[in-house]
Amino acid sequence: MYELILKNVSRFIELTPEEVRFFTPLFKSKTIRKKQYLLQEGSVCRYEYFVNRGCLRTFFVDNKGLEHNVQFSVEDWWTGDMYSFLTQKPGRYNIVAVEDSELLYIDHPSLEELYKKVPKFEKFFRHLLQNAFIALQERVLSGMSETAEERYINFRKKYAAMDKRIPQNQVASFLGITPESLSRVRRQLTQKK
Amino acid sequence: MYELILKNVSRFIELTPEEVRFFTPLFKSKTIRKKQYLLQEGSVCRYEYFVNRGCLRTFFVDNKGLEHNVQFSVEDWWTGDMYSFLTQKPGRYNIVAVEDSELLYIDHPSLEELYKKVPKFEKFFRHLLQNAFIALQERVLSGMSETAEERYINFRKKYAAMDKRIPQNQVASFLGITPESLSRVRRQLTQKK
DNA sequence: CGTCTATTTGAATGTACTCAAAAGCGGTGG
DNA sequence: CCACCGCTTTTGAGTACATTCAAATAGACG
Repeated sequence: MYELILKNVSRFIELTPEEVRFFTPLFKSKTIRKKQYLLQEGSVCRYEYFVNRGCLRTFFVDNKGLEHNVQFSVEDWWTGDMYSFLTQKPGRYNIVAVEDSELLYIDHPSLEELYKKVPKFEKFFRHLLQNAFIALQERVLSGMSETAEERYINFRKKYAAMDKRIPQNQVASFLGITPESLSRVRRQLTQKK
Repeated sequence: MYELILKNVSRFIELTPEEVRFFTPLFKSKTIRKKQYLLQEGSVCRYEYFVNRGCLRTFFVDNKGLEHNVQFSVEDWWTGDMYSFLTQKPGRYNIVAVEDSELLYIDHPSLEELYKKVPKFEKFFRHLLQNAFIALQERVLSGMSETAEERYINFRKKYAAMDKRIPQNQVASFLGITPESLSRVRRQLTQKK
């Protein structure tokens, strides 16, 4: 159950067997089924989640009632509402399972405890925050400087694994275009080759 | 010279006179003239900057060579390339003075020193990071769900002070539209009233 | 005053959107 | 196992919004 998360952590910090023994019990496990909510907008994100299996999407609802995906998370990714989790204030994001999924999660107080006992985890979670920050920056930049077609090509490069698992209309929402437009973009691309 | 920054800090954490005496000497002062660069893309952002006077813009250059503004910073704001500063790796942003400006700045080692002596500054700078994060989130959301006109109206609400100080073509670049489009949007708006 | 840059305006173009309808696909129950 | 239902994807036609290119006007600065 903890192999994947330990491998994930060990990419940035090294843990002694003793530290591992302290680390793992702080995480609980949870499975959720396709279409179930992990987080609802307006509620506080009490946990930071690690995806052990499955796939989820994070989205917000604009003032016209339309959903916009901001992230997909598959195995070996972390998810949650970073802002809401850090501040423990209500957030604007929803997280829903795209497939049946299995998660490990840790609450805020446990994470603080972890920092105290094994300070190098501060480095690790700061790293996660930085990654989230960079991902956001890249979204802003690509949204401002690329056409729908370019964004789709980059999406497939970067999230090749996900492209096949996620319904096209969800990918469209992530790219900031309508499902119809994505369908046309795809046709263009196959005709070009 | 330090009144403004101390007032800024005191909005989130309280400092004793002794802590103030430790804090202020860690910052150096610098003035730069309109159109001068504070930071160039590709270089490491070695400082976190506080704007004492003036106005600056942060932008990146896309692969077609076009500039896109991502932030304006006036008096009482912090600026810099958050990602590059935290990681001490080369960043993608440029920062240029829009007006003659006066800055206070602190380097990375000094900030670490500050954290050690006065740990509550960790809270303060985490707060800055969160603000930067939220600002980015809002940009993504507004870029995905609002028309150019809505974005401009929101810009004026939120940055009322800056609207008059910043050339229109720079505002257009911030909103993600061409200067011509912004000009037309403005005409629409005045005609409506 | 002249030069350089910013802003406005016009006309033509393009990209993505909306609305509507058909085709494809997957899951469920009879 | 197949027929049906619901949801996703595709396709078409018309539209809206913003862009490009070009030119005129207005402002700023030395």
